[in-house]
This record gives sequence, C-alpha cells and structure tokens, in this order.
Amino acid sequence: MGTSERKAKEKEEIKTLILNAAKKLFVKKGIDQVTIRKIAEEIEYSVGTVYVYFRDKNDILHELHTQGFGHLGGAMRILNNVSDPMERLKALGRVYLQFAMDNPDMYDLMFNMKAPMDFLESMHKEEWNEGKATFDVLLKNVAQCIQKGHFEGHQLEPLSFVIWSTVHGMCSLHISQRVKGVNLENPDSMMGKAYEEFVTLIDKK
Amino acid sequence: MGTSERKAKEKEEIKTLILNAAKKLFVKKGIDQVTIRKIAEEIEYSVGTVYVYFRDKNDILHELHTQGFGHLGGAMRILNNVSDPMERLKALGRVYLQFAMDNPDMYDLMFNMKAPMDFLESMHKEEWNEGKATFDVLLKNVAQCIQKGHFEGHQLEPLSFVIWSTVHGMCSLHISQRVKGVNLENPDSMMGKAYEEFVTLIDKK
DNA sequence: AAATATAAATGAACAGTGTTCAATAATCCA
DNA sequence: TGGATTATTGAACACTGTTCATTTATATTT
Repeated sequence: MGTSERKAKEKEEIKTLILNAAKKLFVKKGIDQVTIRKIAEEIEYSVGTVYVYFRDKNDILHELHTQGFGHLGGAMRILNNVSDPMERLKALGRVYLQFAMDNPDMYDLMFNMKAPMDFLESMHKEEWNEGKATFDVLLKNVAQCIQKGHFEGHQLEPLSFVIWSTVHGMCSLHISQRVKGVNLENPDSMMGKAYEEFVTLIDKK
Repeated sequence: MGTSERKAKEKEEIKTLILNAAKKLFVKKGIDQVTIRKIAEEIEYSVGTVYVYFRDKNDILHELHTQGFGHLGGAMRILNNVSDPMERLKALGRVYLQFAMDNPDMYDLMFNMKAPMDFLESMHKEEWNEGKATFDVLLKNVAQCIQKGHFEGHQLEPLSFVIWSTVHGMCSLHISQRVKGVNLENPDSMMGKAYEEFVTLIDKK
C-alpha cells in the first residue's frame, strides 16, 4: 500500500520542519530562545503538534546535537589526506578548536549541556554514539602516533582522553567566558598561543 | 547612632540566612531545585523579601560561586608547604580534580554556568576576581617551575592556561557525563589514570 | 457517494519558573 | 502617642515544558 509510505514520508517532512525551525532559532537567537512555542509559531503549527513528532524538548535538542556531530565529523574527515599521524593529530585539534569557536552554542550543546545525555538516559540508551565515534577518530589517530614511535611510556586510552580534555577545556573555558574573566594579557590571541603550547608539549620526545 | 549599625547587622544576617538556604537546597537537591520560592519557603519569608536582599537569582548564585572559590582556595593553600614547585604543581592539579569530583554541582557553577558571569556583567564589573586569584596561584607556580628549569621553550601565560584547560577539561567532561558516554575501558579509574598521563607529559624534559 | 474508522492537529489547562510592586505591617524617632 | 521610615508581603505578570480531551482531516469500507 502506497498510502502508508507517503504518510511516513510526510511525517519525516514535518519532523525536519520542526528541526529546521529549532535550528534556525538556535543559531540566530541562542539556546534560550529555542522554546516549543517559538518553534510551533515558526512552522505555523500548534504547540501540541510538536509533541506528536518529538517526545519532549530533550529529543529535539538531542537531534540538533547529532546534527552538530555531523558537521564536526565532516570537518574532521577532511584531514584524512594528511598522511603523517602526528601532523594529522595536531590539525585535528585545530579543526576541533575552530569548530567550537565558530559554533559556541552548538559546541555547548554537544559537549556540555545535559539535554542530549538526559534524552539518551530517558530512552534507556547508555550508548553515546556521536561522542564515541568522534573520540574513536582521536583514539585511532593517537594509536598511529604511538605506532610511529611517539608518546613513549604512555597508555593509549588515558592519553587520548587527556588530549581531548585539553582541547575541550580550552573550548569550554572560552565559551563559558572564563578566559575573558581571568583577564589574560592578550585574550584574542590566547587560544592560538595556548594551542601552540599544547603542540610543543606533545611534540617532546 | 547604634541603631543603624544593628540594622546593618540584621540585614547581613538575613542575607546569610538566604544564602544558607540556597546552599542547602543546592547541595542537597541540585541546582534545579534552587528556586526563589523554595528559598523563601525554607527561611519562612515571602518571595518578595528575597528580592530585597538580592537583586536577582544570578546575584545569589554568584555569591554561592564565591563561596565555592573560598573552599577551593583553602584546599589549594594547604599545598604551600610543598617546597618543590613541580611537585606542588602536580599536587595542585590533584586537589583541583578532587574538588570537582567531590562537588560537581559547585564546580559547574564556578566554571561552567552563565549565572555568575552574567551577574558580573550586569554589575558592569568585567573583573572575575575569584577566577583571577585562582589562576594566579597556578601562574605563580608555573613561573617557579620555569625558574627551576622546567618547561623550556614555553611561554608562561599560555602554558598555564593549557594546564588549567587540561585539568578543567577532564573535570568538565566528567561532570557533563561525556566520559561515561564514550564508554571507556575502565571508567572508574580513568580520571586518575588520565591525570597520570598528564603528569608524564609535563614531566618530559 | 455516504458512512465509518483511523489519524492528525489543536489549544486550553496545569504546574512550574523569575520578577515586580502597590499595599500592608512593623519599627523607629521626635 | 503620632508621623515618618523601613521591612515584608503576596498577588499578578509573562514566561516555561507538558498533557489530553476535543475537533478536524484523511483514509477505508460499505
């Protein structure tokens, strides 16, 4: 029967409609302005309709967070053509940093906010596939570095986590306005300079 | 006139009363349960009274955040008896990490949440004294390490920021449930192991 | 084509949030 | 004691996420 097929497609279309409206509000006005009522108004549907297609707000935010990982993943994939693993690792960090600086709200949603993780828990899924996949790229990259003789005396998993933590920490402190708050000498160039320090650190034999 | 003095003291007492109630709710039930109405109920005053003593909720959360820095500062000060700056630096990180693990909500308020920084901005204070003072402890410590010949080829400020970022990043990812999410081999011992990796990293000549 | 069954959309209602402010109560001082 | 000052109140406002009986629209069957 072709009717149910068409219906399923229409359902997907409205889901996309809602998500696009949510994303539009998110990008243009920030996370605070992403409310169910504003989304409904944007797509010219009623509030109740939103709840027909999404179980709750966390569901919507989780979907947006997944979209964010899509973009970050795409930016990271470009670095596949960098053959030297150590160079690729350094470039990976730069891409990650740039993504966070360019999309602070999205980064916050992906790596800080409770909503996406709360949604997973409410679905009884303890697997955070987006995060796992992204971390896996880093993990495999570090593994190749170790194979080439770098990071002697280090353990793969904890080391990868520390590297992630370092770059994430920089992004997080920047986005939460804490970098600005400590009044460093040169706030604008600080992120770049700091990343250079990080590179120097991991380059040591 | 002694009456106005007493009045000023009484005002301070009620401010403390409100803050203690806020902290009680914060520690016991988490940040979501810190509402003006719950605070008012706790101290058996009306909602309006809270707004006589605090300009808004951000004001209260900023005060709590300052208390948190008091505790963290106290824990850090204990390490003054460690003479070797490099050893002190490593211990500093451990104290910082422990504080975050023991008081995740408070850490979140101090280093992640918008409320305290929004309050500063609303008061037209661009100085984040609590953060500056804490970062200064790290900065001075790293300076001593450099003086002793460590961290050759590094710049003091960016390096200190990277060190802060690394430990903060670990705390942040842990608190936001992202560490749990990536499903590492040994989630419980990960934080400790990762910090060991960090120590190994900064110990390299 | 009409009647029935299914699915989709609605929006008022509920319980909660931070914040304000005219009205009330309490205190102080002359 | 009476007037001025200060403290306290709580209803009201504009929001928030979420639910659900009711209505509208579509699809299927007679």
